[in-house]
Amino acid sequence: MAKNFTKRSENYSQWYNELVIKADLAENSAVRGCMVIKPYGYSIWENMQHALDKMFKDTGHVNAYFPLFIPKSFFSREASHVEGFAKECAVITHYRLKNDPNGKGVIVDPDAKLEEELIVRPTSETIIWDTYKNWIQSYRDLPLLINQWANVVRWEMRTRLFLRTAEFLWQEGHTAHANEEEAIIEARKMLDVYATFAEQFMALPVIKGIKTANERFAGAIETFCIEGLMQDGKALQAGTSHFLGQNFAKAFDVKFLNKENVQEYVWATSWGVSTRLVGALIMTHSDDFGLVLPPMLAPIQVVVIPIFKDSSDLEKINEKILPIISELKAKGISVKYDDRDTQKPGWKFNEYEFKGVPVRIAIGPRDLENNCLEIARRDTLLKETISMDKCVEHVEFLMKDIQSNMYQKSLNFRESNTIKVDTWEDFIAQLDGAGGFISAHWDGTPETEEKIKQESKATIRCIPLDNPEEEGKCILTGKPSKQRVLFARAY
RNA sequence: CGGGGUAUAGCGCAGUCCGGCUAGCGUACCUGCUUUGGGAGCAGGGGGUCGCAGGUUCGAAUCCUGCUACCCCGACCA
Repeated sequence: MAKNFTKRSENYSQWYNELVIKADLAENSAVRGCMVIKPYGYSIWENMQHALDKMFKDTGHVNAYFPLFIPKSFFSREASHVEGFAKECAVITHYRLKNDPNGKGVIVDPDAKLEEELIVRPTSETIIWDTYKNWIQSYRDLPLLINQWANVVRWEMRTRLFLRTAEFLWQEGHTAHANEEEAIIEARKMLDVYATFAEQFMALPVIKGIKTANERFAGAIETFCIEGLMQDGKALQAGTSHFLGQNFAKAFDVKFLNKENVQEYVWATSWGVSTRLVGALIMTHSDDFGLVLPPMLAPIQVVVIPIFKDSSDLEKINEKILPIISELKAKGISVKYDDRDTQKPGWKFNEYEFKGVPVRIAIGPRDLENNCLEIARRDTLLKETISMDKCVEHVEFLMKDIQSNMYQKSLNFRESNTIKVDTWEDFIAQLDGAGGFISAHWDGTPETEEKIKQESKATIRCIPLDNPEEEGKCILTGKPSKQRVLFARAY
């Protein structure tokens, strides 16, 4: 089995980091807080993109692209928005370098100062709404349903591969609607898209909910989110969808003439998921032997490893295995045939194991004699020998079975790590112990929420949708509460 | 921005306290032979201005001064 991994139980962060690097997904770059996404890691992101993009299009959205740079003044138009992002913006002040007159290298040319600084977008609401102003005149122009695939920059103090990098890749949807109800439906619809994606593709069960005022997106009226639970008992916000009301429309003066010939401000939403999902995928399923990827997103779904001593052995294997590989590919399964003679079989087994390839097929002289193959599945690490003519059928079965097994396993984990707590002592004990989602009463005030955060480092992850009403007492203040909310320590 | 640490081969590290011959180890890399069903063995080989700048000294990876970068713990966050 693979060696040199830190065990999850010993140091979760270190385990995660080693995993990302050893599985060849990404590495820290020379630029502070940024990462280089390597081809294998990028393939996972591409698979996510394809699936999401299709879902966006199926719900009537189209893609567009807006500038990376945003004039500083745009930010001052929506007060709470600037407050939310001001502390983490990269600012462009100059547009030219020149040779250092006193010696080596280059310096910023002081004569090339920009009249107005540009902000490298931390999110695109401002520039998009400034643009939408010109696109929207009539109710006939609505709804406007646009998505953008882009990179954004947030100058975070502390960064982690995939989970929090200074630059990250994401998609951001920005929609404009003629009325409030339609916008809220849109925000909810996209939340459902995200939840479906997480569950069906990532095999990651998520809780759909509403953020409290403290945790709400800067400039939003309501923030919906999906929250996942990682194996160390910490929560991860996997996606958000915001109902923006008319805040941005008013700030950027985006009005339309309705059917009654009356000017109205449009109603808006925005929603996004990022490369953080790759981090979520890794943390949700991986084990001490490496990555475990769900078949729906794995760049390589099946790896085939021939076991041979010389080229005549390989030829005999090829004769049997190449038709099977063609058949698998014809079924739309992504297969890698690793017939390199530069690495030994054991080396390859380990390699693909920590890269998380869902299914591994090994075939050698022994199998040729018996007309069979060895098939190993990554999720359970079980191996079985099956006859060659059953191979394709069995692989097809495994693709579905591994996917659903991974989902079920994560769901069981979340359910056994979600508990109701009614006292402050139990609350703290649970957080310091196994962690997980804690369902508890809260008096509903931002002050109490803040105090709980200060004293326990736990935040309200969300108020789950369809949350049942229940009389109770706030775990901190003892004041009356009408419902439980979901607490956790989070990434 | 506060507190702590690190900087020596692609990666991971020892050596620094107490200055001294040609700067070492693991791994990775290259060559050859033997190997190949869970990270092979042996032999040989290449790769370093010891973070940068100055100082002390016959002599500095090691001591002194200044700088820079990165990491960890907090505050901030998807």
